[in-house]
Amino acid sequence: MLREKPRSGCAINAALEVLGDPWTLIVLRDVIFGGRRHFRDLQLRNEEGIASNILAGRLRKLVETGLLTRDDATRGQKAAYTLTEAGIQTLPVMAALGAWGVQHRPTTPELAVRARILAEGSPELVDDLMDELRETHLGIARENPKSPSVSERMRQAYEAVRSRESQAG
Amino acid sequence: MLREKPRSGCAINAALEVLGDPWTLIVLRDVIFGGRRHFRDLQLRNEEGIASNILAGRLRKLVETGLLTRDDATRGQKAAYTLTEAGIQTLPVMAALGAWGVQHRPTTPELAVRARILAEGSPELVDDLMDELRETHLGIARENPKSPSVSERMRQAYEAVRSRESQAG
DNA sequence: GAAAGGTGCTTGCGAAATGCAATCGGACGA
DNA sequence: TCGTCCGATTGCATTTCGCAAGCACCTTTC
Repeated sequence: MLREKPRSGCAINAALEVLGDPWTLIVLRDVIFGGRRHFRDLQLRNEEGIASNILAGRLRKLVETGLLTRDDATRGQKAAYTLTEAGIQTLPVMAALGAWGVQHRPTTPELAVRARILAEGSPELVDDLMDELRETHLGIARENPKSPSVSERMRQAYEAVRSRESQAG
Repeated sequence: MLREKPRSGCAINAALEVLGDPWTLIVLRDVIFGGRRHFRDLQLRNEEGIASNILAGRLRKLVETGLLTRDDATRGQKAAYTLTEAGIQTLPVMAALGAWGVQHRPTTPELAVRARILAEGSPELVDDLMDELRETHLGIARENPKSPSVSERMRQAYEAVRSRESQAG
């Protein structure tokens, strides 16, 4: 799944060797924005319909490359995946991808609203969300917790678009 | 190569369906940072050793999705690829990926220097480089051309690291 | 004006990854 | 102890990757 030797020493290539496939960032997105930390949750609630073997492979790769950790639970137990600092720091990549996607590809309003919030509020908003993730996943308390939190603002914006859509449609 | 229907309406997914594979962003990187606009140039000078069929497929896909245009030259003639506005706007994604790669993956100093310059000078520097690309590829003159240009600064930084390296042995 | 070399690709083929459905062994609750 | 949930694994058909070779067309050279 992951090459032993990098194709080159370029930083962009180095990032792509870990993140550059059609599924890795999707899984990471669900952990970061969806707050999902269990296998079943990541599979069944995934928008794109990821297959279980693909998900299993990606989770293994993400743990290998140090973007996630997995608490050691034996087979059959509820295992939780946790973001590492390296995983949290993929957030600017997500924000940039989302901003590009909203502008240049077709998207649905409900799902695009998060990307728009991140793109318009960046970069302070991205930093705030990273701090939130550090608190949730790494147990590092925030210095200046803001209210409402970024994730709460995103959830509210998502609901607002949904209700507006359902009235219109 | 490209799906007809998106897997979902999510902006991040939409971006990944175009950019989320191991080669597309590598090709785009060589066009943006390497200034390469011809097939042979993109193939033979590529750091990662891209195969010609892979390159041909990616160039076709990039034209289809509107990130590049190709001047209509028949087979055997020198065809040039040109960035579109959508292609130019992948630069923030590149910068974010490069910044992550430098911090979290092994890289060589010569090739990482570009990513470091972009990460430290962002976001004004990224905007300047996008304006340079608009001038080179779209023929849109810059309002306030700075000297030295961003690409020139990058080239100089690359050379500086190289000579430092060769002295050190 | 024929030969040599450069242009952007295409083809063939073995290896690997993807995508889908079914299944599995352990833990847990009743 | 039975049924259900858990995180996966297995089998298999299809697609993509990655490498080497070749191809059609153009330009340059002598």
